[in-house]
Amino acid sequence: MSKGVTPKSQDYSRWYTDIITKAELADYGPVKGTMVIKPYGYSIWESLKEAFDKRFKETGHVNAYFPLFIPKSFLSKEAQHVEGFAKECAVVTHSRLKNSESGGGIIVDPDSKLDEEIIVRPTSETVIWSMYKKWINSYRDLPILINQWANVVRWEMRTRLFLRTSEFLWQEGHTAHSTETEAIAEARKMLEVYKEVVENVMAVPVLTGTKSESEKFAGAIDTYCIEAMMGDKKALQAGTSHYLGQNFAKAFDVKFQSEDNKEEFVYATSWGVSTRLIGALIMVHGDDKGLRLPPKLAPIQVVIIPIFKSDDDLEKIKVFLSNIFEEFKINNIRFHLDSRKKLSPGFKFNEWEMKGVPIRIEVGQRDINSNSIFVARRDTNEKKSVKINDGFKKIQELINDIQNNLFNTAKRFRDDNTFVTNNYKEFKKIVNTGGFVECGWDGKTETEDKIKKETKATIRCIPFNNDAENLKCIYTQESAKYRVVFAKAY
RNA sequence: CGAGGUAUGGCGCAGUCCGGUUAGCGCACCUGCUUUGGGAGCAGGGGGCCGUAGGUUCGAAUCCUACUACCUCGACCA
Repeated sequence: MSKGVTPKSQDYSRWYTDIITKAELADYGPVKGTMVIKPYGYSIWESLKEAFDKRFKETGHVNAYFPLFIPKSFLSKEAQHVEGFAKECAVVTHSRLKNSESGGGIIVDPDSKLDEEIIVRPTSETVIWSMYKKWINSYRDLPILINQWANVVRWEMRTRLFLRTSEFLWQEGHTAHSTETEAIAEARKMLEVYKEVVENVMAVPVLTGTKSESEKFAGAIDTYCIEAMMGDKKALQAGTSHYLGQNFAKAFDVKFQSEDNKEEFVYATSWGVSTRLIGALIMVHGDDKGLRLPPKLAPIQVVIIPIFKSDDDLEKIKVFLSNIFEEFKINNIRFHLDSRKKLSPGFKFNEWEMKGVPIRIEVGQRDINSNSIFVARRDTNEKKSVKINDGFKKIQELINDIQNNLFNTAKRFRDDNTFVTNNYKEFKKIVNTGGFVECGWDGKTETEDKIKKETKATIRCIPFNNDAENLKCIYTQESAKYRVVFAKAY
C-alpha cells in the first residue's frame, strides 16, 4: 500500500476508494457488491444514526423491526412498486444444502424447493402494510408513526462502496394517517428533519424539492428529496421522503372507520436515509490528505500526539495534560491520546489526518517548558501554540469554527458551481464540465428523457416555492411549468 | 447480455513473447538495536499449489485447450 491517496484532480473515483480503504472505513465483502463497514466507518454511522434517531423520537416516532423476508406475492400487489424493484431482488428458493453425491462439495438440495419463493426486502412497504392491515380499524388507531433501522438488499450490477452496494443499512419510516393533509405534512416534516441533520451535523448543504415523475419512488404519489453536490460537481440524492397517498392502503386493503362512521383507505408516507450518506460525507469534505470530519460527527474530535522518548517523558506529558483531559471529559469532548510507541510522530500526524480527526494537539518537552500545547486544525491546516490554560477554551472555539467552516466551504463550492441559464448550448457545456443548472422545464417526461439521452443530466429536484413565471423550457423553449435543477448524478 | 482486458505471498507489480538454477521486487508483517516536533535507519526473518482442470514436453508461471472469477467500456438501474 502506498502512503497517500490518489489526488482528487487525477482520478476522482480512485481518490474516493483510496480514502475509504486507507481511513479504514470499509472493505470489500466476499460476495460481489457487498461491503464490510469497519469499526471506524461504523462509528461514524452510529453517530449519524444517533442524531437521526433522537429527532425521530422527538417528532413522535417509535422504532420497531419487521422481517427481512417478504412473500413474493406481496411485491406484486402494487403495480408501480413491483416494476421499480423487480429487476434487483434477491430471491430465496430453497431451504437446504447437502453434500453432493458426486463428491463435488456442497450443493442446493433440490428437494427443499420452497412452494412460494421468498424475497429479501429491497424496502419494507409491503410487509409493513400487510401488518398495518391487522392493526388499523378506527381513526383512533391513527396515526401510526413507526421507524425501523434495518438492512435491505438490492441486487446491483455496478456497485461503489457506500454509494451503491447490494446490501446496505438504512432507516425507513412508515407512517399511516387518516387524512391526505396530515400525511403530506408528515412527509414534508421528515424531509426537514433530514435537511437539518445533514446540514447541521454532517455540514453538508442540501437542496430540497420534489422529484420529477420519472425520478420518483415506485409507488409514491410524490417524492421529496434532499440533494447535495459532491466534490466533482455531480449530484447525490442524500435522502428521500415519500407521500404514498392511498396506493399501499388500497393494495393491502387497509381501511379505517372515520369519526363520522365512514370507511376510508389510510394515507401513507415512507422516508429513508442510508449509509450512502457516508459517501456524501467523504465526497463533500475530503481532500488529498484524506477524510475531513465535521466535529459533531467525528468519533474522535481531538487527537493528542505526545512527543516522547522514554516512558518517563510520556508520564510527564500525561501529568501536564491531566487538567485539560478532565475538562474534555466533563464537557463530552471526544479525545484520544495516541501513545503508541515505535511509531514516529510524523506517521501519526498523517494517519489521523487520513482519518479526518478535526483537531490535533502535539505535546512534547518543548511545550511543557513553555507551558503550552501545539494545536493543528484539519480543515485549514493552521497550527499554533496555545497556553495550556487557554487550551480548553481554544478547542471549544475550534470545534465550532471547524463545523461552520466545513459547511460554509461546501456551500460556497456548490453556489459557485450552480448556474442559471435558458440556453441549451450553454446548458450542455455546463453539464459537461460539471455543476448544477437551474432552468425552466415544460414538465413533460418526454423532454426530460431527451435531455437525459443527449447530456446524461437528470432533474435532481424541483425546488419548493417554485416560481416559473415568464420562464421558458430549456429544451423546447415553450413556456416552462417548473424551475428545476439539472445535473449529472451518482 | 455485447466488446475488450487481467489472473503470480496481505496489497501493488516484474518474470510469460523466445519453456531450463532455489520465482523476484516494492509496500505491509515479525525480531533486535539505534531513533521519535511531518510517513525513521540498519541488520536479520516469516510468508507462494504462479486462478482451476486437462494437454504438449526430459522439463511449464511461461506453449495449447476448456472452465471460473474479477476489471474497464457499452446496455440496464438509482
